Amino acid sequence: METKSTENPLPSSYDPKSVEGGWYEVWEKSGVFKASTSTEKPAFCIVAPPPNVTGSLHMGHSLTYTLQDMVTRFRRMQGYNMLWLPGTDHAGIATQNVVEKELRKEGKTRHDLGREAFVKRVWEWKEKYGTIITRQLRRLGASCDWSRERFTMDEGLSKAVRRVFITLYQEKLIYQEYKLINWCPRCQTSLSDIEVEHKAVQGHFYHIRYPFVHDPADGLEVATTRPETLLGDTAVAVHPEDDRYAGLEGKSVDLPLLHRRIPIIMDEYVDREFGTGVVKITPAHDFNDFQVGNRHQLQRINILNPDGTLNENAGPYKGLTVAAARKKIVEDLEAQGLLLKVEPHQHNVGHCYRCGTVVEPYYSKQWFVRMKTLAEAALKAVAEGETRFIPESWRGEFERWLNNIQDWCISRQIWWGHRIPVYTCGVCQIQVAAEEAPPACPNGHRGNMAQDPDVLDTWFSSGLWPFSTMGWPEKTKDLEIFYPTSVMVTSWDILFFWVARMMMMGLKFMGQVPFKEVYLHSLVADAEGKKMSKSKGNVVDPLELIDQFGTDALRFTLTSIETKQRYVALTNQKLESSRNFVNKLYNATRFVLMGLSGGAEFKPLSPSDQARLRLEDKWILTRLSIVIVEVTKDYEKYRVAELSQTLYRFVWNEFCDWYLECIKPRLYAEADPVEKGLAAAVVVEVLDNILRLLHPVMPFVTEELWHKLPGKRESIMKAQWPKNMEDMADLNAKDKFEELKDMVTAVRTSRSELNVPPSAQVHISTKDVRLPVGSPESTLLKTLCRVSEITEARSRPPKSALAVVKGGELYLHLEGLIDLKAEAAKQEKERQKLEKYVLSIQGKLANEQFVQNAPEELVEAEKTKLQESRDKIIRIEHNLKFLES
RNA sequence: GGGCGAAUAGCUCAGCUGGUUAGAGCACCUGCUUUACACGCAGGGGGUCGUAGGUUCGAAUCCUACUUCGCCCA
Repeated sequence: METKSTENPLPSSYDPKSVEGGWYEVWEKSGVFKASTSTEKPAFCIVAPPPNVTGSLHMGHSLTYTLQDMVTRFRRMQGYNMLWLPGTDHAGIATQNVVEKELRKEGKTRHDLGREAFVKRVWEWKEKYGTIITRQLRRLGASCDWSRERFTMDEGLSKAVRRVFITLYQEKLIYQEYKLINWCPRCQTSLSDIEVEHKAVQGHFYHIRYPFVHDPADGLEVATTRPETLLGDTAVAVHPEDDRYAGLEGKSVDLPLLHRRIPIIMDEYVDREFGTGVVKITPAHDFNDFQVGNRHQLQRINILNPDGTLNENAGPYKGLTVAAARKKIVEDLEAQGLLLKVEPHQHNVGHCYRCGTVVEPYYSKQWFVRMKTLAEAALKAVAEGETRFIPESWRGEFERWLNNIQDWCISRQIWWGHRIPVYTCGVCQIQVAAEEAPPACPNGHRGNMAQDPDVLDTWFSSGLWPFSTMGWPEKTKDLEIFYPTSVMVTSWDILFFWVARMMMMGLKFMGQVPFKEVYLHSLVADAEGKKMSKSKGNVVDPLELIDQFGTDALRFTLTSIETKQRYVALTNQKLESSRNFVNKLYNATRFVLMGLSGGAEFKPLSPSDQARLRLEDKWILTRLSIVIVEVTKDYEKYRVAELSQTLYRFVWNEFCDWYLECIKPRLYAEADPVEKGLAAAVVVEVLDNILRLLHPVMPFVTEELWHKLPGKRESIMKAQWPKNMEDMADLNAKDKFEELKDMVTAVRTSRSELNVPPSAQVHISTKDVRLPVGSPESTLLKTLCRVSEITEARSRPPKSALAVVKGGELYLHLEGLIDLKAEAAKQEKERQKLEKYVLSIQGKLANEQFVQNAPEELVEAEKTKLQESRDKIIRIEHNLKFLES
């Protein structure tokens, strides 16, 4: 394949711009992102949640796209025919709002342009700005199959929308009806129930007297939080068993201000405990009152215009906004002595999820989807395990919502979106749902068919996304291969908006669930754990972070905090730590390459080398084999933070801190080319695997470094996922090396605590330790802790410090350097620590139940540990006596 | 009112199906131009895992109740 030039030598610290730049273009051109329709490989498919065309990359996209790209690259390397299908959403209200805002700057409204010109203008806007987000996703490294990119208003997808609508309409699952719906006066459209956000607002409870018609001096005390709705009252209600109001049935009250006579009705909906036990009934402006009104055949008086001002039914208050009317009405009531009291009161108020305006319940004719049967199918599929939730706990949330589902209001009174494919005959009013404008109505009236003016809820088309993007309603090869998709990766906040609707639509129209797994990941919050929002001003721009830390560091940060919590905090500290990690990996590679250059020709590790491997080689290869198994499982199970952490620790704390330190002398031993070649072969083998394991998370730096390693190399994207290396694993060698590590640490601790100058070379002697003088292990000890000489001793040499290790003792010959007090204190500390430990094990072993019930290996392990610790204590005590004498 | 999530080191958080001397990063203390990396190296201090019960031979982990914080739905 064509590649970026990787000839230049590596500078001494990692520079994300020069490392990351260029790779994306190479990848995209090479065609590795493309899924195949003619292959034997098993399919794996992710359909990407389409960002709004109006959008620009925010932290939420960064996380979700990093996670999807991670899965995509991982599965591709595992040998799957991977399809990651991208696209954008027309985002009806949001996009229309953006373009209207632009128009406002020109002093115009959409009505000045007219529908057709306005929609044209939105399309122009989309052509101009709609690619911003997809360009930014490329910057993040997203390896989507752009050849299959879709937009929800593409002709094909629009056709799918019409087909679905018409089918549901014909099956009577879509219907049109006058109902009370949520209305946003600013967007001037209806909203579905879940598009309303309820927020607690500090308001007031207004107590108003409604005088009796039969006794105007007396009346009922009604409490309300929205006094202006009084204008639409058509009754007041009390509980039928409320003794306070017995005998009032059939009587009426005089509606204040408007002086309409309205009945007192009895309804069990009224809560006797709450307020005065009297409720005003406004069927056209309150959901509960609407129900009551239906039960009592009350008149529905709409007092609002679509823009939220009061209409002619408001009499003298006509033209005022709700807020102004409330103020005026309260004043007027007070002037008439009808306002009894005002109390502060906190209550929930619905707000438009797009613009934040207070939403009004509004009586109007809208289109609805009947949800019950669709929801039942989705519930059944989940119950039968056809779709699995990750984390599992979201399943309950999903089921609760579907079990209580209300019909979905799908019509929107805006212009940008899929227009409802229903035509009404201007002559006979007959309605027809059709893909295209019919020339005549079924009754034969020609040229009079008018299309419904409304458009569909954006989420209606999103609900079809997993199959509409693959060409449905045509029978396509993509659908055949990739549907149902493998996993839906998205954040939990759109579980109802999107995931649930896709489930229902997928089952209804494809007969199968749209995805086998739903992985609901976290939401990224700011460093204080607060949700990011424009109004709070705490939004972090991922592109700035990419400039500052690099894409790989950002991606690694996101994966290491993705712990399936609801919110995860993004901190600079974490970003710095990730950047340092990328730098560490980069420098480790640089070091390995420096060791390789100038020597004999590089030969990769082969099974025949196994007999000649040193202890540290066996250890690192064994650890690698364990890490491969762990990390592969973590990738498969979306344990993202875990795999990031495992790799971080393996690379930094094992590979760099120990293995590279161990092989330094071998790699630089020009005199022994065979030994050097072996060390080189092992270190390259391990690094090669590390790069592949990290590639799904850090695509750029791993690709760059991959090409620097010896051997002819194609893109790492085409490399195979690391295989289990059981043949290379040697658990005995691993244990033995870990013992050696303990010895090294013990010597270092002694040196440090006894203030031995770091540069001083020290003579060590050993007692009862398996560390043959002159063995490779003893050489390692020498290199790793600045030891000049190792000898064997029968007893503790004078003026020496002690390090007790498993099975034996190490003595540091310190000549005049030793501080006896410090030495005694150090050993006393060590002794106390061990005694505490011994006590806890003794407790366990003294417990017969434990010995009987616990697994045998565990009991054995405890016994061994007890013995080892006791041995150490004896040695320390012996030496403490020695120090005293 | 119903439901969900969180509570572990000074801070931010890991800890998957119950068994490790409870871990990491940052911060802190001591020392270091050691054949890549000071975006580094070595060593160290710091936690009765929110509270109270229970199950178990064994609980940070499972169960119950409670407290505090956050979120969703009505």
